[in-house]
Amino acid sequence: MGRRNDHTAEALHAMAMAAARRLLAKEGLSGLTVRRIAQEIGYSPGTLYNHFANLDDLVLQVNAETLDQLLARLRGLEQQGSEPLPVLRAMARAYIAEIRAAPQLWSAVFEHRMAKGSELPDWFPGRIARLFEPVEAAIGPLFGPGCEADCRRAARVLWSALHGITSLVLSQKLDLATGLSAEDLADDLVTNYLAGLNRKLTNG
Amino acid sequence: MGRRNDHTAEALHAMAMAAARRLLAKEGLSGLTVRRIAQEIGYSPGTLYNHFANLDDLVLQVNAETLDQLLARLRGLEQQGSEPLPVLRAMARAYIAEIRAAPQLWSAVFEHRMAKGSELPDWFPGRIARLFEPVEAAIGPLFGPGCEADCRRAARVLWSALHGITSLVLSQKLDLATGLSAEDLADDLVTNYLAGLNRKLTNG
DNA sequence: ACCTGAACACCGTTCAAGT
DNA sequence: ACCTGAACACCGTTCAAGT
Repeated sequence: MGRRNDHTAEALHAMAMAAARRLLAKEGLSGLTVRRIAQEIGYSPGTLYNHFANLDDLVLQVNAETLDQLLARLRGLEQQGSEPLPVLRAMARAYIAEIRAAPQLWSAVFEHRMAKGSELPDWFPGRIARLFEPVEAAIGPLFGPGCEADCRRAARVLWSALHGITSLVLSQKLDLATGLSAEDLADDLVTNYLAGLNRKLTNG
Repeated sequence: MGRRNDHTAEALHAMAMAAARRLLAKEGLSGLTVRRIAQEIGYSPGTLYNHFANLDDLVLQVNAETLDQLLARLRGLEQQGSEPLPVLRAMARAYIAEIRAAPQLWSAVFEHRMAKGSELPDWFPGRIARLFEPVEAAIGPLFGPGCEADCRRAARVLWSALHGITSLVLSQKLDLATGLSAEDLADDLVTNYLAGLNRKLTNG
């Protein structure tokens, strides 16, 4: 048939991303296929390969947007106060709130793996790493000068730990005995981990 | 064609599980297919449906074995001492060691999701929940009588948090800046979380 | 330069037909 | 009672052919 020129490359890219996000939200990662995205935007499957490297590429771009939305929210909280504990608690709450607002999109972030032969592209780990920046900034006041390495580690421990809680709650693999919510567990984690850091810093 | 009777039902079940574990270890979850398992054990694909509900069922049974192996190791550590901190540190190390020994099997535990329409079967969450028991036993001494709910929560927070660290390290989504290992992060988590619990219990 | 649609090499699952 | 192999309804990806 040949080119149609109904849409610019940018418009087609955006349409595909929007359709993918819509399918993902409704059907989950296993319901997101090249053929269905193509159908939704009124193009043939092959066309998507003119605009994305492959399905993994498309999913990663959608996931990056999901991560970026949380990042924006965390950056907003970063400036709010200088007390680490309430700021970090708020960041944990924001993370959980984002997940509750779009559980299927976040499941996709957690569940997606590259197809058999391929590696995660270079640009993606950086998008995740950005999330540590606000956390590091918020936890910073607990550490004195010259303790940057400790601060970096603490931010990574705390955020990874929080990720563990949210991902188990999300996948319902955590038996939430009598009235425990993700928020309760996250509060407990942040509170006690920070208390532990404080104690160590005070004693040492 | 008809029945062959080359193997008993039990033998065939075991052969399929072994083949699945072997394929999983070598190729990962995306390389594990009904057709390949069938080929490996010298039966037709349809035969596997006489012995397993479907591929999800088979994967879950393999995953349960992976979980059970860690459980056995944790139970061994449980009896070793009564000081919570060293026991819990050892448990965290054991978890990481199991993952390092069989990263593809553990990836399968973390990555597997049920096919579109189906729910996780009843028996599976219980297999995960068992892992909390040794953790709860180890952390117990920190809590006084009447604080069982706090102890339960702490065990779940700590283990979920540890899971977050190991799963991010495993999927290489954690940028391990200059020489941070999963062991380092886990030690930091356990140490500071327990210190925080202690402080709260001491102060309150 | 871009799009189509058929083709290729796969999937999980089902089931009539055989023994 | 159990196994086979073809069939069904899908996949992601490629690419010659068209405009």
